[in-house]
Order: sequence, then C-alpha cells, then structure tokens
Amino acid sequence: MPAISRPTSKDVAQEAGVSQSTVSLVLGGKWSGRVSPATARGVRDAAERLGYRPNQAARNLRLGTTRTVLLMVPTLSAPFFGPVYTGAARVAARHGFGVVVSTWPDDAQGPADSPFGSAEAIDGVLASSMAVDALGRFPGTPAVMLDSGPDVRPGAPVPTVDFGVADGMRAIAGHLAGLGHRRFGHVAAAVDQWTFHARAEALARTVAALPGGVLTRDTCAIDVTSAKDAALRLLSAPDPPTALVCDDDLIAAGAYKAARALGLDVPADLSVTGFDDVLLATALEPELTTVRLPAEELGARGMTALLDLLAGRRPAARVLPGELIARASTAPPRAATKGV
Amino acid sequence: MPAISRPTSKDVAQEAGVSQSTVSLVLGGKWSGRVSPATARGVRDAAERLGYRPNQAARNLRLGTTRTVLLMVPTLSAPFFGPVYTGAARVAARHGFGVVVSTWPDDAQGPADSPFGSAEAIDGVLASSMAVDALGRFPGTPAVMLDSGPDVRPGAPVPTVDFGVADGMRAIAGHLAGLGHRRFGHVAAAVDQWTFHARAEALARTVAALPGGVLTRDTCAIDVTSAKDAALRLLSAPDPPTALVCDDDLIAAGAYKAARALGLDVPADLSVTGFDDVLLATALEPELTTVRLPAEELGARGMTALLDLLAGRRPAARVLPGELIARASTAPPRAATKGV
DNA sequence: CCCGTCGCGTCATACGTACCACTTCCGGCG
DNA sequence: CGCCGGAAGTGGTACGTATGACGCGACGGG
Repeated sequence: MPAISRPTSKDVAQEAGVSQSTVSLVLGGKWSGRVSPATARGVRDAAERLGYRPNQAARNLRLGTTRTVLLMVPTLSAPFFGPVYTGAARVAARHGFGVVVSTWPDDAQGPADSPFGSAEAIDGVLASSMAVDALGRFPGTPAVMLDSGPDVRPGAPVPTVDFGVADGMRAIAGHLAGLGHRRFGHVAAAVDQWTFHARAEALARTVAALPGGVLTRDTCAIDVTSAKDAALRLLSAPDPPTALVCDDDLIAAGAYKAARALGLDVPADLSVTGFDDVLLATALEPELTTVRLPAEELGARGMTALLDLLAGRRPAARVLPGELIARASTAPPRAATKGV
Repeated sequence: MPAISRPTSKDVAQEAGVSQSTVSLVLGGKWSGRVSPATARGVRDAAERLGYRPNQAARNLRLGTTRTVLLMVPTLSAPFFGPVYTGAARVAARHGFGVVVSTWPDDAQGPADSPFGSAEAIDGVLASSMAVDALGRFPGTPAVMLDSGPDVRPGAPVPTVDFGVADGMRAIAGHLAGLGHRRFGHVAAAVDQWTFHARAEALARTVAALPGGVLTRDTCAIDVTSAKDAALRLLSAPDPPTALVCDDDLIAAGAYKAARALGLDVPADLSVTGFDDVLLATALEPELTTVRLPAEELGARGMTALLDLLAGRRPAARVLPGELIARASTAPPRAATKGV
C-alpha cells in the first residue's frame, strides 16, 4: 500500500511556474503588494487543479502553534457534556481553531503515560472540573476551568467559567417554599465536586432561613436505580418530605420511580425537582421542574476565555446564571392544599 | 507574552552530553544494540530533568503520519453518539492513536472555501452515516462508514460497520405478535437514512407476513413533541393500533405522552416499543421495551476496521446484532386478554 | 547619467524530529 | 603486526511550510 503522497506547495509552484515562496504568499493571503493579481490567480488555479491541501504538520512546526485546543471532560456518554462540546467547537471554529476531545477518566486505558494518544499538539486546555486532576499533564499550557468553582488552584490562578448553581438552587427552594412546602428531602449526588457542594450548601441555607423549614438528606450515585433507593429511604422516614430536591435530572427520574413504587402521585402527593435541564427533563411524565444550566454557553464562554488567554488578553471570570424552569412536577403539598 | 519554549531533543542532548541523534534513538525505543545501557539511562534522566516532551508537529512532519483519526458524527448533543466516541477512542488509544471529533453539519461554519481552511492533520476518517456527505472533504483519505448500510458508495467501496437493525425490528414485531398484537402503529423518524429505511421495511414485511396483521404509519422529527403529535394521529384513527412501534427511544417518550393525554395506560391499554436503548429507556415509567444497539461497540469495531485499513489490511464488513430488551412497556392487548 | 524607489518575486533558512550512512574505538584472530 | 568486525555513537539530511532578506528590471527625478 504505497500511501499516495499529496501535492505540496512545491508541486503547486512548479505547476504555476512560480517559486514555492510565492505559493505560500498567495495562499497565505498576505500578498497585498508583493504579488500581481495575475500571478495570484495562476497560483490559485494551479492549487485547485492539483487539489492541494497544505500539510498541517509542517505548518504547525513552522508556526509553533497548532490552532487546536483540548477539551477535557469526564465522559461524553452522559447527556450534559455533548452540548458543552458543541458550544466550544462553534466558538473555536469561528476563530480558526479545532477542538480535540479527551474523556477522562473514561479513557483510563492504553499507554498509561498518555491517555490522549498523539493529541498532545495542543495550544491550550479547556477542562471540566471533573477532569481537573488531569490538568497536571499539561504543565505550562494555558488552561481554563469549567464549572470548578472560584477557588480552584489558589496558588496558580486559572481562569474559570462557572454556573450560578447556588442561585439556581435558591430559586428552586424559593419556588417550592412559595408553593407551601416546608419539609424538603435532598437527593444528593455523592460526587466530590464544587458544583454539588455548592448546591447542597445553598439548599441547606435557604431551608434553614425558612420558618418551619426542615431538610433531610441522602446521597446516591448519578444513576436511576441508586437515586431511586436514596429517594425511597428519604420517603420512608417518619414525617417524610413533601418535596424532593434532586441534584440532577437523572436523579429526579429515580425519584419518580420511588414515588411510583410507593403509590405517590407526582406532583399531587410529592413535588420533585431536578437540575441541569437535559433532554430527559421534558421526556418524563410529568415534565420536570428544574434549573436550566446553559451547557452550550458554558462551552462557548470557556472557549472564548481560552482564546483570550492564548491571545495574551486576560479573560474575566464569568458566572452563567441558571434559570428556573417551572414545569409540571411541582405543586402545593397536600397538607397546604387542605389547609386552604 | 513570550511563549515559553519547551525543551527540544537538542537541549536534552546537551544536558546528557550526547548528540541529538542519540536522544532520538533512546527515546524512540529502538536502541537495542546501538546505545549502551548507561548512556540510555543518562539520556532518560536528562529528559526527565528538563521535562522534555517531544514536539508532535515535528514528529508528524518527519514521519508523514499523525496517528490521529477523525470521528465524524452529526452531533454530540444527541445521546447516541457519545458512546460511539467512547468505544472508538478506547480502541484508538490502545493502538497509540488519538481521536478528534467533528460534528457535522453542526459546525457548518469556517472558511471552507479556502484551501487554507481548517484542514485537519488526519490519517483516516470514521464517519457516521448521517455525516456521509462530508466524506468528500477528505479525498484520498482512508475511511470507514458507520451504520450506513451495505450498499453505500458502490463505485468506491468503503468498509462499513452496521447494526442488524432489520433483525432487531423483526424481534420487536415478533415479541409484540407473540403477546397477541395484530394492529401496529409505526411512529417513524422522518430522516432519510438507511437505518430508518431498514427499520420501516423490516417492520412492514413482518406485519404483512402475520395473519391478520395491520400496520399504520406516521412520521415525525426526532424530538418528543413531534413524536407525541404523530402518535396522537395514529391513536385517533378508527380502529387504532394496540401497539406503537417507535423508531427511537426518544420517539417512544413522545408516544408515552400521547397515551397519557388520551388517558391510556401503558402497557395495559397500549404497548410501546423504542429503539437504541439509550439511558432514557430505563428512566421512563414504565421502563421501555426496546432494542439495544451496542453503540460503544460500533465505535470500537469501526475504529478497529479503520486501523486495519491504515495498516494495509483489508477489514471485513461487520454487522452488530441488536438485542431485544423486553421491559415493562409491552403487554398483551386488552382485547386478547379479554379473549382468554 | 546615475541613483533611489517601487513593484514583483525568489533565495535561503529554520522549525524539531527520525533515521541512514558513516566514523571511531577496541578487542581478537590469523 | 595488520586486519576485520562489532559496538557505540555522530553527522547530515529531509519532511513542507512561512517569512525575512535580498535581487532585479523599470521608471523618474535630480
């Protein structure tokens, strides 16, 4: 299999009857006063005729830059990170940058020294907080953290783009409190990440500030069955909560299952809320009240910050507000309804 | 901002007191009888001390290969393609290859007209059928198609890895027929792709071969509300179907909503089936009977085929069987139950 | 008539790596 | 003693591109 070698700029030069330098000038676009329009057209035609595509490796070597950034996320199998990629890739493409994705620790196999294969020709790194530990693999590379909280790496400050999850959680709690709920159950993700700690703390503070507010709490993995079990534990306590606040839409799906298993109707007997507003939220019955986190914009903003950093500008830290989406899974508690 | 230049193999050579050639030999691993163990250790130590990382661009240029393949999918925001990536990346990493993702037509921007557009340094392309049209952007590049059907590109044969969707659909129809269903409604995706054509044809043939079998059909986009509308149309016909066969799990979620809107219980009044077995299938209530398509294995097999192709081996076409997953959304029809 | 200038291009080089061809050292054998 | 051969390592070059430093003819002013 003789790998057919693609035409080089030298071939184009020969075809057009000019020198390789001229080809480079013309195709590089900076020939304003150096090449006559006629010659430029000839070069373009020759390139077209031969189907010339510049060799990226040579260009990268010459320029010392790859115009490629690495997006590090824990997984693409979860519904949340696809849109993050989409937003990041859109902004990158607009600036002529490419994006390579690395999932970590999903890719924990292969040569242990580099789970990233040959993708190390990188100008910068955009890393989700869940992949923060892998940042050390790229010392000296400009980086931006996503959703990691404001206090990551106090020694070596790294720009961050975060969600306003605390505000989002306060909005949820306020919404439920406004409906008359006082007994809250928190089905929390057992994941040691800033975003979940922030959610838990915001909920706890809001409930504590509510006259008569009571909060119970249980934890689970981010999957349906584990969430169902945790919800069952909360609901089988004496004086069970009238509203389950879930850290995540998928966890809320587990809460639905728990309610169904106990013969409770959502939302008449039990209000349930999620977080993130992934596709699932509108596929469930009833549709889920949740907080929309603009994942695509997170990727876009993060990429913008990273490109700023690469251009020598200092990016501003940025917080993207979450938005309460009130759907059909929340309603006044039975007791309150009776009370009125 | 003086971009701090990383150490090169020349720096390592100086540090170790040897020539650059020797550094290359040692770090390249092919020094079996050419370099003394003592020298090799010295080189390794020096490299470690300086934190040397080889420059990928230079290596790519020298070797004429990038050890990187492009995965082209329509989007990462849909739940199906994340696992495809995961499987592909796992196999690639095991062989020292990296994967870059391109979503298309999601990324429909960029200076595509210029030959200096964002041309990627790529050894091969792994393309989902939904992105088949973009293959033309990489002429002469080895490629493997995923889920495109056996007859794509008759002129220039391209290896393919497909799902056995026809068998999967026959399994669904057989399962429903075995429960006693005779009146089927097909909520079909209005997408012009082989996989959906194959599903429709397999279902039509199976129902036609069933004594007393009746099939009605309506189409929708792949989203919940559009699917709900299509399902409502099918269910509001005279003599409505007792089972809705959906092209996709998300469409099945729409069918659930239609059933609920009409006051029908799933599965007592209406059986519903999906396709793909994405995360959603077990989050719904009742859990969805569907066909599991091993998406991760599709990516893995496709990558294996592509690496074979790159190595000069001729990959065998491969079909991955779908597996019927009978859950709680299917049951005998009311009429049949009464009949017994 | 000569020299500066300008428009149009070309020469040469460097980026960092891998690898072929070559040299040097040195012990052993005829 | 001379020669051979293997071990150990080095010199040099090429990959394809971008770009600063030049060449060169023509034109025009002094």
